[in-house]
Amino acid sequence: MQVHESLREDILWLRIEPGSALDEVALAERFEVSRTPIREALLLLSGEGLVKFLPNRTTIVAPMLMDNAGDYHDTLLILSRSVARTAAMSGRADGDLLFSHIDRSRAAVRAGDMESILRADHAFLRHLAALSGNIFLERFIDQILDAGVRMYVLHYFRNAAPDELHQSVEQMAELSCAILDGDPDRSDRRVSEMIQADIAIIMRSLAPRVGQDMEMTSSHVARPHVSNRNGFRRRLTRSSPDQAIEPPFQAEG
Amino acid sequence: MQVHESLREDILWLRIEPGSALDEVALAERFEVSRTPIREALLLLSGEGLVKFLPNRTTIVAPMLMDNAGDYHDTLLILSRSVARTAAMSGRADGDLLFSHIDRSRAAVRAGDMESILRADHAFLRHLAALSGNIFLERFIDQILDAGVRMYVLHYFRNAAPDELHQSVEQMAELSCAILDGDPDRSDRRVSEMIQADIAIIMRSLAPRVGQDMEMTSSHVARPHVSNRNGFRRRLTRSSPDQAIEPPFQAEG
DNA sequence: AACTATAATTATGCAAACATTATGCAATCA
DNA sequence: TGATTGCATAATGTTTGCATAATTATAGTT
Repeated sequence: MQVHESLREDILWLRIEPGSALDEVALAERFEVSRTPIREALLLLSGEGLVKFLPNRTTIVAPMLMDNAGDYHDTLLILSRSVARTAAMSGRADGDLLFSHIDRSRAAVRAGDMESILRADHAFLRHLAALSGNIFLERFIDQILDAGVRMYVLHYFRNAAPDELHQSVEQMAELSCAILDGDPDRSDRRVSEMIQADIAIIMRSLAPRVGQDMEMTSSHVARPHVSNRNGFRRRLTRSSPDQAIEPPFQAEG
Repeated sequence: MQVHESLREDILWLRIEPGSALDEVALAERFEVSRTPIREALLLLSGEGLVKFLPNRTTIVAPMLMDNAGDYHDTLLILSRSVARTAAMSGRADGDLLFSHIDRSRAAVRAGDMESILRADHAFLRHLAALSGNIFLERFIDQILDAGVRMYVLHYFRNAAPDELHQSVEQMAELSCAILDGDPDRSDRRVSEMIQADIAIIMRSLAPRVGQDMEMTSSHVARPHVSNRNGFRRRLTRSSPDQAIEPPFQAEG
């Protein structure tokens, strides 16, 4: 479905702010269809955890929960290791295909195109999942990668040095060799290194660099009351018990 | 949503035959609502992989693919081990809660109520996932358990001896002890044993006991042509390249 | 001036009607 | 007699409209 894919991309790549309301009539006008196909897309997205229906009120883009960064990496690591091991044992790996992925990744790094880098990385992992032939691993890898896109857009690319990006590609290449050799243990180690290098970058971004030891009273963290339509959205995200992050849309735009 | 949950239960517990068509107007009459809420439920179910939309034709209950039994167990094992380890390390385990699950399971086994046994098993694993505190593991455990319900209904309960069911409960208890002790390695071993015992039962059911060495010509496997509405459904499931199983509905009903 | 209550507006949830597509049957032609 | 084409029927996909619930604005009161 057209609307579904389009909205999904908008949400994943942070073209729509997490926590913001998705007005059905506005979307209907934008996509030039009636409200029904819009609702269908929103239903699908809610199943993927990308939007959240507030009954009889509105639908919001699911807040990005930075509390879950650790969960995300734990789970991505487990799934990736399983996929790498299974792909290595499958004997179905095709060197040309694997290295075409790496070429794409290398080109993206050279061009410095962050979106392409992430897309290439994900395409590579999805390819490994397909090689594994395990439909559940495929499905879960799909889901976890999608869940991480927004975090990576915000925290990876702002903190990854060019060296680290190049190194990541070389790790991909080494992993590919291990898989082509049919060596599950080496594949396991390689993919672990690869993922853990990414984790280190994200964690460096999440760790606060300013304000750790800064003395502070409640007045320092109080915010001016934002009224009207923005006030509505703020309340929705802030009321969450999790640490819902606010991407710096206002600050930048 | 009422319709969604109800349909989901019907599909999972094989009250609706895999591969059968879901007529929207018939469902609308059954649930005494219009087609719109029916379609919403079907959309949600398609996101969960339980139904499949055939564009401009109909919606069918997703065929159960027995080819995936191996994938299922591989993935369940990985996820369960991760969950058990994390739950053990969390230190949040509550003995009373854990053993209330085990009591429920034991009661279900004593009563010989197969549906209750499976529900209790799943509730136990979901509880461990909640203990792990990892929202991704929770989500994936949910999904994989749902995906396996139909297979277990068909293949586990028909082939599990009472002894094996009792033993499964004791394994649950040992796992619970390991988790309460905060021992991730022992929890890992215990949950692996538990899952692998289940696998053995399923595999025993899937392995053919008759017909391995039976001499056969093509006429022995030809089936009478089933015309009209049943013929339609047959084609849908049989055309799948996977081994779509046909639960013995006709044979029993 | 601030707070409360009521009214109006806006958006969602559902239903019914319309349009489009595919299937099945029948009729005609080879 | 068999196959192909056209029509009818049935089910899906979409639109439109209405009813309900929630939020906001306004007016009145303290």
